[in-house]
Amino acid sequence: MRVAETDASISDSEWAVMRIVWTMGACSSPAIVDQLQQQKGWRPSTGKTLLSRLVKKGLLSTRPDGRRLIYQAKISQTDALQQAGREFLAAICRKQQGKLLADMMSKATISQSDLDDLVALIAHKKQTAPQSVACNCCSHMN
Amino acid sequence: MRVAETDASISDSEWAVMRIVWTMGACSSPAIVDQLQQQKGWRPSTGKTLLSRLVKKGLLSTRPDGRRLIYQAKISQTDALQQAGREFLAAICRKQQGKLLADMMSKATISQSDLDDLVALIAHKKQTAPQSVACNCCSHMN
DNA sequence: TCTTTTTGTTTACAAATGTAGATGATATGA
DNA sequence: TCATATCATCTACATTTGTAAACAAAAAGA
Repeated sequence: MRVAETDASISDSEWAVMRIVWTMGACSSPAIVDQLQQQKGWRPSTGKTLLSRLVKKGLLSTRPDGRRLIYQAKISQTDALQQAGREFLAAICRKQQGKLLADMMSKATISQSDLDDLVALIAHKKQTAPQSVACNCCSHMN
Repeated sequence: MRVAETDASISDSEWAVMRIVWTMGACSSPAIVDQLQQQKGWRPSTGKTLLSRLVKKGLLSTRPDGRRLIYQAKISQTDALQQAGREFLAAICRKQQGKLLADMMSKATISQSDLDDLVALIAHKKQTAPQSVACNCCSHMN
């Protein structure tokens, strides 16, 4: 995914690092490296490399704490997720979006309250939803 | 995204090609190259390279038609999309999935009938949905 | 103080990706 | 039949990504 403000893209491995920082909040590199070791089996060097790249890309900021560095996310998880979600949708056929979202929803674990929100959202969308959605994959084809 | 049967991953550029093939069905390379030229501004060579890579990855098959090649998708769009959607969800915090799907739905254009399906799906999910969903980003953290 | 241990910074390096030119074979129109 | 346009295949090449070792500075324990 590509991040607006910074215009840097987040690779899959980097995303794993961001998740940890988002969850743990400001935290030291050893803590992050540890998590990566456990979750992904990555050597410490690997974690450090990813952290550096994310700093260079402007997605993480650092602040020294004695000899070590404290990392912090410069973009909120919500913003990043929404951008990623929109990019994902933008890359696929518009006609397929509805069914795809249905499949994703069926696979996702969603809380009661989030489901309630979804119901309200859908009810609202229904008011202006089109009868059918056309494929937008090819130019001048129909 | 990574495709099960073939175990090859589809890059962003390649995905653009697949979309065209899925939409146009079996079609000649010039036709595809043309679309890519229009949609993406890619030189013919670029389109051809992508086509070759997709064939090598086992995502497209070819059949000769005179001097040219007819390309055809070896994986259905639906399967590919569902896999991509699941991978996408797998890469993000479980706790955020509900809200993210809501954001995506709010941005997507969805037909009346797909919305109806969504309503039914949600109603069904509500019966077993948890009160809350925990973050699954870090090991032994709570 | 001297040796380990930590931790940040450099360098490494293969594979994947984005993007495309060069070449060679083959139709095709003149 | 000869020049020309078409394709398919090969080669190219910079960047990004995944994964990590090497090195250096500094702190901590002996």
